[in-house]
Amino acid sequence: MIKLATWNVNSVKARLGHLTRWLEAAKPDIVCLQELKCQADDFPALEVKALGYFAEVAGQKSYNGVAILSREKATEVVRALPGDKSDEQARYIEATIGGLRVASVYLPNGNPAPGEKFDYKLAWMNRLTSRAASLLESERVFALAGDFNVCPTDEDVFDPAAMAVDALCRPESRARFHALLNLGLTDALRALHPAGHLYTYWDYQQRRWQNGEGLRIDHIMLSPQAADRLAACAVDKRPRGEDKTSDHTPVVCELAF
DNA sequence: ATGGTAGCCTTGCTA
Repeated sequence: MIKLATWNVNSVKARLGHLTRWLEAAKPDIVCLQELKCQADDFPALEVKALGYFAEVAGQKSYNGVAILSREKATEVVRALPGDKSDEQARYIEATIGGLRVASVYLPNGNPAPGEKFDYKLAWMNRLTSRAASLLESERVFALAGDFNVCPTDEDVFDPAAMAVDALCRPESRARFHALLNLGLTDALRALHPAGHLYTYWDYQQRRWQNGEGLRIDHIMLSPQAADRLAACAVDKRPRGEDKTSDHTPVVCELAF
């Protein structure tokens, strides 16, 4: 069984204690991290190595930054999303661990919409869809896991009316998320929990966590052959309840390999 | 009432 997780940690340096505690408790095999907010050289590689994890990092000063932690060493590492060589934001890393191709993705937020940032988000999503299509063509078994900054449906939003014009919920964003589903990818959490509110993010402001007012924006998207192996998937809410924690919490799935 | 929180290491930007 492979335990695969994704977590937007909102600064890996500020959250090193949260991360190491969670790794020790949850014991995942592969972890996709987002919003490291540091350069690759500043990633706490020794600390995660001490817990038995290799780390592959695409870093950036202050903003963005993604990584893949794995018990088995990753190979064939790609540190950028294909399709725009002028894109310097560290939002994508892809690698092979065992027989599984894994990508840690940090999609642009896209607010305010409309505007340049929204245009960048939509273009980035088009590139992600192209990449997923290429991986499918190559018949790779793969997972795209990360902060997609998209609430796929109103069920994934505590206040759909208030969020309707937000870049996370706008129809252009949702259409591109659904394009991934139309390619044949499976939203792992919804595959096993089709109905009901499930959240992975609660804003720091306005007591959203305490009030249970969140969004589901962190997803694990599986290729058909990976989805055939899907045995379990859940949101691990415990880390969100800790002091000085990330505004996101991990999503974890188990694949029967 | 255009706030409120958090992390960056700028004195504002991003989320």
